[in-house]
Amino acid sequence: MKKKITMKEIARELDVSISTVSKALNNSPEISQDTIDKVQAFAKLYNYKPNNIALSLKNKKTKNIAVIIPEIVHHFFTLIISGIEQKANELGYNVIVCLSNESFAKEVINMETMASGSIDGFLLSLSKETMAKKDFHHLREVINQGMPLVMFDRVSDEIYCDKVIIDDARASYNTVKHLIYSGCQRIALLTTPDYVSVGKLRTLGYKNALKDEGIEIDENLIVRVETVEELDAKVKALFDSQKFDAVFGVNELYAVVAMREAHSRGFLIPHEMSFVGFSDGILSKYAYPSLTTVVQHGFEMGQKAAKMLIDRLESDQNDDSYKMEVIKTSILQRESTKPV
Amino acid sequence: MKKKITMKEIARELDVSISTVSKALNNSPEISQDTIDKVQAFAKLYNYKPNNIALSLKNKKTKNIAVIIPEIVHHFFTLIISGIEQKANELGYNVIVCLSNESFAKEVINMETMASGSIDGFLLSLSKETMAKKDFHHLREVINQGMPLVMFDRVSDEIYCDKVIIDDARASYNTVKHLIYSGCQRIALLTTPDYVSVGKLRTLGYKNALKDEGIEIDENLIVRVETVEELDAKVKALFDSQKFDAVFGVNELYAVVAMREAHSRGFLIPHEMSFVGFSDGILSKYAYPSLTTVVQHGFEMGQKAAKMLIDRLESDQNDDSYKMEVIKTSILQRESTKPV
DNA sequence: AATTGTAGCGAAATCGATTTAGTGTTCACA
DNA sequence: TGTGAACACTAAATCGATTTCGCTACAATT
Repeated sequence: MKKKITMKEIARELDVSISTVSKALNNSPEISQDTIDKVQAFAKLYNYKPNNIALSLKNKKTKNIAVIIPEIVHHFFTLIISGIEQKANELGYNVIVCLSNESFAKEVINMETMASGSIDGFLLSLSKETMAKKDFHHLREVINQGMPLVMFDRVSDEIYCDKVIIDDARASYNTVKHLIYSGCQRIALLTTPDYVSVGKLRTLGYKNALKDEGIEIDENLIVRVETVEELDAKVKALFDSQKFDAVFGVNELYAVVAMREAHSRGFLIPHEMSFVGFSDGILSKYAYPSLTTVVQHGFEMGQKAAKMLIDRLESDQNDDSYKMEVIKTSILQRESTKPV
Repeated sequence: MKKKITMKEIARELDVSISTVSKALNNSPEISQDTIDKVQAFAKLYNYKPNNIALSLKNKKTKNIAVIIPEIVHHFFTLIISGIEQKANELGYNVIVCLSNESFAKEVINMETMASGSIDGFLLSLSKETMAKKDFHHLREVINQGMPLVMFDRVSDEIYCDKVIIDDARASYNTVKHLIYSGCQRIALLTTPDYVSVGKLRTLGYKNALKDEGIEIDENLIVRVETVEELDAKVKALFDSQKFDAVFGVNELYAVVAMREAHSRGFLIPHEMSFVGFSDGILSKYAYPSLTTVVQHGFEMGQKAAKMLIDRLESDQNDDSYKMEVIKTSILQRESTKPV
């Protein structure tokens, strides 16, 4: 077994001091070219690699960043992680992924374990439970310790830190207008409870668009779905009790499930009923008919968030102002809506 | 800003030695109860947390494991990561996720950076490029350094290490038999090129099932898809040139795309044509009609792999024998196939 | 010949913990 | 009174690197 070699061993073998080895490997001008060559050749031969842990201890930098997300089995989040990973790697950082599973407790534990030296900064998207509780002491704590935090997608105004978000209200507003211009009049909304910030904002955008177009808001057309389990039932109830010519889902699953229901009830899509979802994923792409969606550009969001964090890590001055980046969305027109 | 406090500072404040602080915090019997109480109270007050990096350096253990996967925007892999993360956390480990993006070079770089101290062991699923090249020197290197490696899903016989796999050949065999028993005779196969181990094995299972049932293998019914881009075209070509009553896709995407094509060509599903996919994901679940699939139990696979790695990390004896775990698959009957 | 400069290298401190091997005091017992 | 054990604590080594400061030759300068 070819064990890892340390500077100490190189020093012993070549009969020089450890300091000399260190300087030689770093091409210090203090060291003669002869010695430098000798040391570097030996290091190469024995495949010497500096020990990251020792470096981290000395430099007080780990070159690791943590991402805490509610769950990973979710297309949008995997896109974000891909973006984070790509940008972080490009800038010389590794990514530690932590899952909160939408649990407040796990979010807190994750932050605490990570904060004790393992990483240089946090990327965080709040768990549902944390948003419902509005307890952010763990975020304040790491910020007070001087550890940078960048929040993305599911954020809170109560915390002062860099943020990257989708302009959900505007995206939703635009989408609903799009539906209206394509000829829809009674648009049902499938959304989440209001404590989920994105659900709230998308609902807001929906209402504003209707208002601006002079269409009355009918609360019966707004369905708030808490969990996936109750989705089917609530969708069926909507179809049973209301008449409408379009469904806007705040995520692709809601829209697709509604579309299936319409399908099995014999509605013609998109002529009798149109469908739009949020966050373009494989479901939308391969649904039948394929689903028109709001593209959130998760990859870019991940890249931006990672860049913001690393910028802050590498700028020495303590900038007190916090940035907020808004990622633009776009509408991807497919088969489930009529052309405008 | 409430800075992090170290043992040194506790020692200075309480006018004892660093050793005393360390022992007091660890409830050493060498230290008087008075001192223990005093130190622990002070530590709690100032929210002392041991520095992980220092501990790692001393203990030569990081309590981090790296997962290297080809890509993360993929339901099966996210399930595996969830499983890994759950089990690793349960056992006190953190998970560093690295993406190879199906690239050999990035796989190598990831392993090299991780191997220099950041982690205690590897979990790896090979990139397509690595499988095609059959160059595994980077794996041998970390193994020779004494760092445990567990491979999962996409593995290689050439490397001696613990492995967790799906019994792809058998799963495929069972699935094809299932189709035959449900009344299908001409079963098309949508698969990957043979250098992808899972594609090869699933193809093998398909052929064996046909043989065992006395059905002749028609190579025209076997379509090898290299990239997603060419998927649509190859599926269309299949429908144009061949007649068949079932399609078996080695992943859910292939099956769903084929099903869409059948749909738009007016075939009745499942009566005129049946469909089965591999790896149960959201696509299968929410396809229309919903897709019968082989469930691979990715979460369990992740858990098993993580457990195997950590077991090896925590057993001191150098066991030379390697384990291979096979995860059972099951068939989830939905609307795209006829009942057997 | 004495001083200064410099090239080349090494000793030791440092990062933040643990751990081994002492050190000094008190008390019991012969 | 002296020995030994028990107790409570400290000094120092250690993990693997970097970095500051200092030292020793030897050459150049005055």
